[in-house]
Amino acid sequence: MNTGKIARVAVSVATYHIDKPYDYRIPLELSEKVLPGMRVTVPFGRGNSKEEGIVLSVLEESPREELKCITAALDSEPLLTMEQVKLALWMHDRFFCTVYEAVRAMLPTGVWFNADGSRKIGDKNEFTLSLAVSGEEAAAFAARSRRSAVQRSVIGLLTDFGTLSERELMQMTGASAAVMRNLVKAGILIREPREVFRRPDYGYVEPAEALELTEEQESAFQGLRRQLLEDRPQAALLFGVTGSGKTSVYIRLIQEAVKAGKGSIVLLPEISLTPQLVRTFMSYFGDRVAVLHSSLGVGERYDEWKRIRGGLVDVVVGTRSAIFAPVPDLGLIILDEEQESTYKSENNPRYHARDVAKYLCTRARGLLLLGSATPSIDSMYAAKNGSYSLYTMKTRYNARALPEVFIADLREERRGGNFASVGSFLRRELQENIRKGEQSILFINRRGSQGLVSCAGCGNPIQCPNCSVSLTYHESINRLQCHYCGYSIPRPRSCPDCGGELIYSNPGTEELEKELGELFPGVGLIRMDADTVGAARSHEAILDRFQREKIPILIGTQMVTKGLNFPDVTLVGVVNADQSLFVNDYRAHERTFSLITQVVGRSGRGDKAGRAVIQTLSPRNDVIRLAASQDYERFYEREIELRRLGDRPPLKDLYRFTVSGGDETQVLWACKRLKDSLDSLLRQRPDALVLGPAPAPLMKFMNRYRYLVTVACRADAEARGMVMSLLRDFAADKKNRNLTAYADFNPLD
DNA sequence: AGCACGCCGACT
DNA sequence: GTCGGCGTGCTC
Repeated sequence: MNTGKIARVAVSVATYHIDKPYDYRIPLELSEKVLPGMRVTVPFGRGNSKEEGIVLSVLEESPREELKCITAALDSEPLLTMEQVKLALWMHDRFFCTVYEAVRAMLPTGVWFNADGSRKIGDKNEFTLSLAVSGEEAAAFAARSRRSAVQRSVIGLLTDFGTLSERELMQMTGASAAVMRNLVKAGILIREPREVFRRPDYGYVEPAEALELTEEQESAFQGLRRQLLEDRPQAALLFGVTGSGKTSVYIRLIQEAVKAGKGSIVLLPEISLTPQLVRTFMSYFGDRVAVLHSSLGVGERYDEWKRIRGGLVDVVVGTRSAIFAPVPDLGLIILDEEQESTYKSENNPRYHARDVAKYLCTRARGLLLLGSATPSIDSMYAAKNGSYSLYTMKTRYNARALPEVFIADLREERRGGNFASVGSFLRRELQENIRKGEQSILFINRRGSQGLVSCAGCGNPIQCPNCSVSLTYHESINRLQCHYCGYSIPRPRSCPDCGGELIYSNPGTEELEKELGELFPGVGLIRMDADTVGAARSHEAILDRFQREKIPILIGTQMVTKGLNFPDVTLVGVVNADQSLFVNDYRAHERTFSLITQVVGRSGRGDKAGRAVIQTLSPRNDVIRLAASQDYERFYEREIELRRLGDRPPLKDLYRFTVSGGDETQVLWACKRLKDSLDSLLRQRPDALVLGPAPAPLMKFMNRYRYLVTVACRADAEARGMVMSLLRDFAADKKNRNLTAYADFNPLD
């Protein structure tokens, strides 16, 4: 037998169906240096191309005779602990991703940079472009004769957006890499690896006084504290209405974890929207807080990661991927607003942070706490059947009453030919607030087809040539843009097909702003959406202005629903409550209920009583009515019954296959074969139900057709094994050439 | 997915 | 004879 140790390696280039541990011999000179959790380079495939991999374990011998040798160790010490390696393997089983995809999600991108922070080893192609000169100079350059149209549109877009990734820019303008190269050479553009963000500066934060809890908070805290100190705590759900002070309970609990020598992770749905919340944590834990989110620079992220690993922090506050923070002695994980869909990743690995948190807490014997004002149906179900413990807080802070909610029926006005976004009821209420000098917030639901441009002649909406969606009109850049692939065209004067007149329906925030400007001339308006908060932290500047200058009306999308706390806001309007209700998706009701509850909760947070107006075309709809009366219990009872009837989570779990390819009939045939295999494999399982093929929510995307086949059944090892082997078979089947398939566990849409 | 190996058609 | 077409199968 050969001497020398063997490393079991997960290779980065292995695609899902060939992803398995590969054994390599550790050469003598590396024998001390190669340890589990380290990245190495190995020869792979016929061509022995040098590829990156991660060492899963080190063995004395391998069942295989002929082994290749590890070429180099990329790290001087392991990047992943044994626990994290186990987690990566678990994710491979659970979420149908490759082991290396899981590893990539767990490590900060900084580990793929050299010490000077410049050159990347791993991924390619992430470059950003921005203007190297002022907007005027760039415009002057573009205006010079003999400048091509693509160059002009590249410069125009960068003037509007500041910074864009090269890939995006090429898609939007059709410019080639050569065009970019020339502009960089001419000194007009700067091309940089990855995106550069300024370090988020939370400023000096005053240390906070000791917390005083209300009676209700105290009783929830005491119960949770008891659980925290148990050996194997059950997960807990904290159901607290908006304004009941869940954060105070979190902070007391983290303090208890610190006392017990344990670290904590707090996940928030969208950290850049809640800097106040981050500051609150800092005021209690000072520099023992680490913050992890997407707008952190690579270097900062890496530094925070190292601080966490080194045991220099007690609590990590972050978004979804912060669940992978390498906290040494984990005792507590909190998911705030646990119903939010941002906790589910839409790319590989398609994990839900809640599932990962549950796994981690079970392994580390820590406490998992889910907090929400409108718990997901899944979590409330678990609480009701006893798998989670439940704590309820019903009183708003300072015992403020919930705002009075009115449902405004828009049907009459629509029948009368009035298509204004703001109906007469809401208009009167706004008028009233302006008169009294109080502030109002208008929420516009973006889900659905806002900004739709269609032709009055042929009646067709203008569509993206690559995706099955209509283009949306963006006034600020005067272009029609595809919401999905970024394709855009200058605003056409008339219908490209028949030359007919174009009509702009389903207004977005821009149109609403215009309408209000005409309705209330001279009244201050401020708009907050993805377009106006482009730069990091500018949303904070907008909200600051709203409060300081007491601007009468704030118009916004989803962003205005999160955690805002303005005492002078006494009116909230939901402009189009129905928009998200009729999306064909079993979670649409849940999302709409949660959204309306959150928006309504923004009103009347000061001394003055608040009110809310929900505009709808379906005033008798249960979801709208229950949301208006803020009756979560009845909403839950109604919804769980629907889930039961429809075989949906939480009563059944879903495994969903997405098959995509350029040839629609080929995709459909592949789905048919997949469905047939599932049917025959599942004959022995009465709990299973195979659905589809159905078009994906976005049926055509980047010229690829996408169809879904879904299995509803109980989640168990047998079901997972079946999904895994079907994915392997799919990739191996020659009939599926040019097609791809992946599986998603409990998708949210 | 990527890459080498192999077994047929047009070519110097 | 052989250069290269892509169809086929493997990756420690």
